[in-house]
Order: sequence, then structure tokens, then C-alpha cells
Amino acid sequence: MPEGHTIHRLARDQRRDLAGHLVRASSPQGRFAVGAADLDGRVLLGTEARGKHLFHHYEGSRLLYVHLGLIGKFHRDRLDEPARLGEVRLRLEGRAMRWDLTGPMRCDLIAVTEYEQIVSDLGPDPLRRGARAADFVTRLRRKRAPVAAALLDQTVIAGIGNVYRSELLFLRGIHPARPAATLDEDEAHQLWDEAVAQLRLGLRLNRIVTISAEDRYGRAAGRVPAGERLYVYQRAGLPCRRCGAPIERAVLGARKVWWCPIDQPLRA
DNA sequence: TACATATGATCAT
DNA sequence: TGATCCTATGTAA
Repeated sequence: MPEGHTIHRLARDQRRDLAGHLVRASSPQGRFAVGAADLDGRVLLGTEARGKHLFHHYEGSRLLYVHLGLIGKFHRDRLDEPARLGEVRLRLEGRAMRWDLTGPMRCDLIAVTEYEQIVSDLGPDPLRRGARAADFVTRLRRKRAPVAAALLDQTVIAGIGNVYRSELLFLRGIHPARPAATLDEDEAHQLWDEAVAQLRLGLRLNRIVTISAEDRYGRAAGRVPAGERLYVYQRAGLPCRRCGAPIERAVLGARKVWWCPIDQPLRA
């Protein structure tokens, strides 16, 4: 479930579990055997999330880079629980917890130059302190592409994925096919503010819940049942939770996008 | 058992 | 735009 909130949550949780101590590293599946052997026995100094990119800084200037991609996943278990079966590319064990990584798009030791390149290619990250809304507004409004495609462009905003792009556009009442350049400054700023609020909530809950307080009938956000957490994502043909109109679906930016035809009119 | 699908991104055409 | 990579899961056959 990797959008930006997931990666920031992983950075935080792994820092708490593993940082400041010697870490045992291995690659049960074998495809990261050399890198894991290099890391094994080193102290984790810190972790860092940048959009969907995760970094671990180890002593000896070792830099671990993980990008989960579509299907990558970290599994967290206690050391006294049995190790999970499956294709574990990287296993990290601290004093009490074990983190198993499966299916990542990238899992590599990288040079600082590559790290700097990755970071400098990213747009502002709404979960990062000091990220500038104005930076996002400028980058977004330069794009001629549909706003739904621009939101998946990590050089425009770092950390948005296919769920949040549909949900954010619904929340701001913006039709996904509108060219990004047609958004006025207020609309773009509000889209940024919505992204900050929603990703912060997702980080806290460790899951995506965009439905507003008034639409969840007093239930706490963390208690919203699965299937009632989102407004439009994967709800094609189902009634809009606000107005009842059937949710529509199309492919934009090579991915499916969902929207409400009434609450997100095409006109500006 | 096979296939489709998935919250991602890159590369070839 | 389509093929490709990584893995797990749910549904169909």
C-alpha cells in the first residue's frame, strides 16, 4: 500500500525499531545477498522518507535505498515470532523486531551522488516540514497534462499515488481531466493544503481514510470500516457518498481514475 | 491451476 | 501506448 504516507510511516517505525543499534541484515531470497552482507552488523544511524523513496543511513557511509513500487511490502514481526515464508529480499533484525521486505521495485546500496539525484528530481513532499506550497503551485500550473496525470508526476508533488489523486480531486471538486494549467492559484493552493491534511491523517492512521467527519456519522477516522473509507477510488457505478450520482471511471496518465460527475464538473 | 489485479515506475516503440 | 519487473491475493475455471 505504498503512497507517501506509507513510506513516511515506515521511516518512523523502522527508526524506532532499528536505529541506534547493531542491525542483522540478510537476504533469504538471495537477490540482495551481497548488499545485505555488507550491511550486516552495522549500526543504523537514521532513516529518511522522500515522497515514495525510503533511505537508511548506516555507519560506514552505507546508504540503503528502497522503493516499494506497486507491490513491494515491509512486514513487521517480533523476533520471537516465526520468520515469515515467502520471497524475502531483505531481512533486518534489531533488538526485538524483524522487518522483512518483499517485492520491492528497488532495494540497493547506493552512492551519495545517486541519493542526491533522486532527491533533487522530486517535487515538494507534503509530509516534509518546510515543503513549500508555492513550489507545488508553480510546478502544477506549468503542466498542460490533465491534473489527474500531473498529480502522479513525482516532480510536481512527491508521494501522491493512484488512491490519493482521485480522492484529493474529489475533495476539492476538481474534474480529473482538467488541464493542470487551467487551475487558478487558489485551486492549486487548496489542493496542496488538502494533500497535506490527508497524507498527515494517512500517516497517523497508517491507512488511507479520506472520508470527512460529517460523512462518517461520528465514527472516529480510525474506526471507519473497510469499504467506507474513500469517496471515489474503485467505486465506479456506485452512488457518490455526497450526491448519489454514479461514480465514473476513466484512464488518465496510464492509470484508472474515478470521479463524481456532479461534484467535479468539467468547467472551471 | 490459471488468471486478473494491485496504493509504481521505466523503457521501448 | 504497451511491455516489463517485482509478489501476493482474490476470483474464476
